[in-house]
Amino acid sequence: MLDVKFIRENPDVVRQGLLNKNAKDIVDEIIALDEQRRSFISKTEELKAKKNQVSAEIPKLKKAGQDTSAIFAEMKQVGDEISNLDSQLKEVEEKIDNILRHTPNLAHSSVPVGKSAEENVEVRRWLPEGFKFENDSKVLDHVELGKKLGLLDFERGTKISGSGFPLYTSRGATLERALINFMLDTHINNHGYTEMMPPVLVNRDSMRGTGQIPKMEEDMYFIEKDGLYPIPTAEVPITNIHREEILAEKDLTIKYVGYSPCFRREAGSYGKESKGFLRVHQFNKVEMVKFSKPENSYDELEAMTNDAENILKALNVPYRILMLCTGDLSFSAAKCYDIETWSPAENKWLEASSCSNFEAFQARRANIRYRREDTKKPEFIHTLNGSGLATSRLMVSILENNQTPEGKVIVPKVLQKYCGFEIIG
RNA sequence: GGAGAGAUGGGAGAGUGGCUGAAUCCAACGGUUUGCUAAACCGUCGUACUCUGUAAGGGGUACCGCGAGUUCGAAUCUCGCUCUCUCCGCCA
Repeated sequence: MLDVKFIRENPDVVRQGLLNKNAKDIVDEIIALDEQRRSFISKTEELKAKKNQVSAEIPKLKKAGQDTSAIFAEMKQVGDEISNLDSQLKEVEEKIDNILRHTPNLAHSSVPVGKSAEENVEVRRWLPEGFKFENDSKVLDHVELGKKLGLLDFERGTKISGSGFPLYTSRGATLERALINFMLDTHINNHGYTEMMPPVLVNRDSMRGTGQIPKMEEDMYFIEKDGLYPIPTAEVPITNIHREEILAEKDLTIKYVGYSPCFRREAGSYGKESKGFLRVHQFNKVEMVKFSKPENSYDELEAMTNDAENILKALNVPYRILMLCTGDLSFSAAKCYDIETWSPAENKWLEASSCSNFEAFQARRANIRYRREDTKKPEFIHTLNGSGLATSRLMVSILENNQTPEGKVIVPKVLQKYCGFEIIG
């Protein structure tokens, strides 16, 4: 959520920022509503001050045996006026809140301005030694490989739940579990994260806190009977760990990592992009979440992106880093790097991770603050998160990039001790 | 699922209609004292919004789980909701 005071004081910055993000200009509307709001506040508070003052006099008058009926009548009227003003105030505040909840975050100044994904900027790429984009032998895609080697059974997954619910079988399941454990261990032991295993069903307040609601509500599963949402990412429960809290400056930066299954309805998306693992309703992801002081958050974003990259380097998976342009940035993000891994069968890059700095956008919604040691004042914290990484897309790259001409798959070295086997097939 | 009890500041815990933004204790922070530690003593010690001031600051309002109601006046009374705890049942 954007800060009303910031909008009031920097209308042109916000206007341009919203334009860059392909969002509706709400500046004038907010400023007008905010003026109304403050005028109601000063009127109502004036009356309340009067009411409190008179109320304090009443016991004294009563004690002195004076008649208070005239005062009672007057105060009754004041009370009515107050509740009238209060309800008007509430109405205005709800309007403001509603607009701001639907208004995206502004991009950081280092983000390239652009309309759509075509204007994202490739920052760097990393390719394993001897890697070639062209392949001499025929490359099987992950669906064919998974079927041939008995690792994945999309048909039975569909029977059990519906399309987009993959079933991992035998060594496919083991490989998946190995991958999750390897990523968690790396982040815990090499990158300094603390592991969290959060609930995967969360309440509405949590979904609101990280910004999935109200904007993305249609993409979420919802269990009506209990008012709970299956999480679309562990970002939601892990960021909400500190909702409504004031953290100590000395504890920052807080770095959490957690594995969870992720559930997405992906309403309205089917066709070519939905083959196999490319778009599924349930997938596994290891997520990194940081709570940072504002002045450090962009360094933390770089570090977090590197943490995700280290996983891919260790797995010997070719990848590239994109800096998203303003128009392609998600609702809550101020800056975001996408990490894409190479799929030789699809002959294209696939998004496997997204590392974002939300600055104070989520913190303001979720009311997550920290107390500065010098000023002692609470201030909104900056939140960041990044996939470290999503296994489904990663599995595509691992299977396809490590296949032998005979159609076997060599397990990446770092996963071998987790798997207990070195080659599949 | 059934029965009961409860929700007050960082924690414990008073407070049953005006003198309570909230006693007291603990923790924390600053200071005095001290060879060091401890103790003792003094002080500070919620958050948000708003007005005012260049600022330091000052004024006002709201908040005792959440929401509504009664009243001139609500932490205190009434209703609804949420959550927590205890007991019973069921259960991985």
